[in-house]
Amino acid sequence: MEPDNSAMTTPTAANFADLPTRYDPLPVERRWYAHWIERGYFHSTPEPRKKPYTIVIPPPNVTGALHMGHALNNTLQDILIRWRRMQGFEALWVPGTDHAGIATQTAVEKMIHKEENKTRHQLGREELLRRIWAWKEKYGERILLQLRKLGSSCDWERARFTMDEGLSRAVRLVFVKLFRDGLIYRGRYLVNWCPALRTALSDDEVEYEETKGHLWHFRYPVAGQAGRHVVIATTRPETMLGDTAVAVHPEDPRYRDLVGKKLLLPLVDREIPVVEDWEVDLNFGTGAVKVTPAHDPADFRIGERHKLERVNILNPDGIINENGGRFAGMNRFRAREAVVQAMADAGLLEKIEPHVHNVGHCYRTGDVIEPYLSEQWFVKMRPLAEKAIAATKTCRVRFHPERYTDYYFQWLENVRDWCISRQIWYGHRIPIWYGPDGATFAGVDEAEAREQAKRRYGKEEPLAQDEDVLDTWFSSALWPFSTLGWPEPTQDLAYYFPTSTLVTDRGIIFFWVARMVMMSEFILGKEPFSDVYIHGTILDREGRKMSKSLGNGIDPVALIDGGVDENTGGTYEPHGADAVRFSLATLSMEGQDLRLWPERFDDGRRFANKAWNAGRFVIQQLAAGAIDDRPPRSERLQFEDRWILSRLTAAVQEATQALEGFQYCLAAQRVRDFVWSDFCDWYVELVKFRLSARAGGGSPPPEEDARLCRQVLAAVFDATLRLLHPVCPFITEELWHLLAQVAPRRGLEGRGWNGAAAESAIIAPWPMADPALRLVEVEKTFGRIQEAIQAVRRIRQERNLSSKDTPEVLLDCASAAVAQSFEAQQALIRNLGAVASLNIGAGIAKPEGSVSEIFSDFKIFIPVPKANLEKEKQALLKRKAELENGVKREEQKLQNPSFVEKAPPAVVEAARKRIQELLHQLETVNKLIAAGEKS
RNA sequence: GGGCGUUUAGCUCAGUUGGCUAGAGCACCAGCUCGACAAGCUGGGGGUCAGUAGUUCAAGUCUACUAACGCCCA
Repeated sequence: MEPDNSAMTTPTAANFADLPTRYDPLPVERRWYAHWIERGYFHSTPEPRKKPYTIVIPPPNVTGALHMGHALNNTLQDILIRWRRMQGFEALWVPGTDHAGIATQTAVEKMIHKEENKTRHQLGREELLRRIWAWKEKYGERILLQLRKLGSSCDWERARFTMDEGLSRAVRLVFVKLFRDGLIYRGRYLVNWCPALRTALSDDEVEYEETKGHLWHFRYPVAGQAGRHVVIATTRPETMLGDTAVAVHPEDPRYRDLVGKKLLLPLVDREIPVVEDWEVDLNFGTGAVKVTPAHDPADFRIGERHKLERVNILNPDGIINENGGRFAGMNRFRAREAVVQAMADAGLLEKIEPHVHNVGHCYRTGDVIEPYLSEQWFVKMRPLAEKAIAATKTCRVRFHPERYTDYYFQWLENVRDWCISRQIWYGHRIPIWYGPDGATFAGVDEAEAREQAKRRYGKEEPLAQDEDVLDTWFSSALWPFSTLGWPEPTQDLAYYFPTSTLVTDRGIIFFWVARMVMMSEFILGKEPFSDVYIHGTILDREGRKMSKSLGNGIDPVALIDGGVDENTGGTYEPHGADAVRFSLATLSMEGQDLRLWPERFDDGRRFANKAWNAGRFVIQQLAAGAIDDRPPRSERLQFEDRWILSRLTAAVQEATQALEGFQYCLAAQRVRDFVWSDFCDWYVELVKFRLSARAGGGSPPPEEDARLCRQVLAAVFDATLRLLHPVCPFITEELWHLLAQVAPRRGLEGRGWNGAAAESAIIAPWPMADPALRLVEVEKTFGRIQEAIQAVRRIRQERNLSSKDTPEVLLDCASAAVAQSFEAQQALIRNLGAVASLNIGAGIAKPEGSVSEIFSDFKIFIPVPKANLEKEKQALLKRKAELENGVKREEQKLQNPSFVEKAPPAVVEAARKRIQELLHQLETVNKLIAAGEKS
């Protein structure tokens, strides 16, 4: 990202008036990101005097482009890391990418096939790898650049790639350690095979989909008993070519006499035995099952128990091999049809039933997965899973939301061994070498393997390295410590590990999170992170997952920059990263999926503009007049100053608490409410009157109060920017620097006043809540004032008074104390209510021809020239009915003896108070109605 | 088949350990170009809290069952 030097200069005092009324995010974002990088704010080094706070990024695929899921994921991480950095932690966010072996190799292979019409086998291993690396150099960093666009404050100097030398060495070391501890073994088993990729996959890489298929019933003749046959049912007819038995349940009377007899397998003309096995389901199909040990997991087990032959009928590419006889050379789908046809022709097809079953598909290619017999490497999972379970049971790893703990346990408790070898070329080659006699030597490098071989053979013998590479998730599992330098005993590792919080999607809890915990526990004896935050999945308007194939994914970059979204075809206004981040943050309730469409990002854009304009107001006011170089004395603060400081304190407390509780959404919403409602709608509106001559009848405001007011404005806005920074880093940084020009020294007494503000918002301290500033009584009084002002506005509108009419307002208070609180702040009501005269007291009578509203502590009367008496009466009657309802409800409660007896006294007392109050209001309403009728 | 989640205003969602008359944003209606902001301001209307049964003095909130939708596992 190039620094835009022309825009580097922030406006000077001479042109604050020229700040645009519409916030233009793009130049601002470009400028400040470059500035942060230049100043090295994202870079972290171990600092023993500070506590570390570390996040490792879920490494995106190098082949990938930023999608909305990434945008959410990284927005949340950046909120966390910026917040902790401001709190004074030594915050480190490690970025990087994952080599995504299968995805990357497939993408490059496809490209080569398209451009040169060549397969990887024609190119050869080395050439293909050369091409992949070249491709990675050219396009691989795209997603990291996109993360910068989002504002991510990653320590780019520490960016890692799973195929880096250091990380690759870590992979080999872990493999060797697991191997020597007997946790890695090689064997010929049934694995999930993707014929399209011609590689094995792990269980987790298979996605099951309910599919409408058929149950074909075939007749297998009994050998030597002409005319007799056994009917078997199958969902995969082509596999019969590999059948080596038929199994029945030991207690199935239907087939008892056939056990031990032979059947003649049709089409293949092989004699196969009838065996009995407890695993057979009596109720499925006919109760007799064909057994294909080489192509079905259950059959494999039956085959083991009965020492059946395993006949493999498939080539790695899914074509029937020579064992398929006349079907050899057909692909498996054609072979299925051909087998069924042949059986029908032979009169051995009994019937075809519709049948719904689950079919496994490759998570990368979508191809139908075949259980396939092959030689593979496996990790023994049970011992590792136990460590991972223990880490969570002892609360060293906590999930948020908590329910994912069970989800994680469930997988760990039922986990099967992990097939880690892949028959592709791009990835970490398995660090196993074979001797001439087939002996295996595990080594971190070839030299180590050679040494062992020499010991065994007594001399140098040629060794051949295993052709396969490791599952990409094997290297991802090491990410939290391999990125920090393991296996070297680095300072980084000692300082930053275990990391703090992992932020990810539930889709990879098994693939990645569980495996990281297992590997960290196994290698370092420590959990990789203390907290795992699982955010929701991004859905479209209809609730479908956003995906490339559906074309319903909103491109975050297009949304930030504006322009055409290639995924959806939509055209967007430029929103800016802050707006996108803000929208994502406020919309993502803890762990809940979120439905998104372009218009939902308008809220963020509008908010950014609101914040911008609030900033313009503050800055212009501060540019117009000086502020003191010392903090204002707190006893000089006006009522509304105390109020906004109290509200600010509440916002700081609640936002901080929300962040601590992993409730980013509530934190962002809380800040938004403070900025928009408390600060803009009320405080700024009030302050206008103190700062300009148009208030108070045109006489200029006292300069002393205006200075103080500007100072409070500066202090509150300063804290607001800090509060907002983690969610909207760019606009807050821009405003921070503008504010610094007009108020380099700002703040309040007793709140760490030392004059100068931090040089940059990104490193400014997170606001501290000073409980002494939280004034509940002030907020209560202010609440009454708000009620009064809103009532005046309402009446004005309902009675169609012009905005130029300044009514006469009477406030009849329930007590002298309430009257006094209004009296002291009557200017606020006059100003915001646009009131001509204000008469406050306890026991004021309702003037004739006036309208009224009743509140708990006071009543408001406004004489209206042409008061519609009927309308007023209707309003009062409506109010009366409401009050009577309320009274009835409370009375019912209190008349219930068990309520009085069993409910907490405070609740009963509250009900009594409330009924008093309602009755009091009711009395008032009745009087007003009676008075209305007299006049 | 098992597990988890969701169901509250037209839409998207809040609603803490049960306790005042269930909230927000958007949308809608009406009025405002008021010296930060029309990407705005002011005011307003709008809900049988999916259903049924229970526990309780009291249920949107707890329990059981039912229904619909979604996700995961087998």
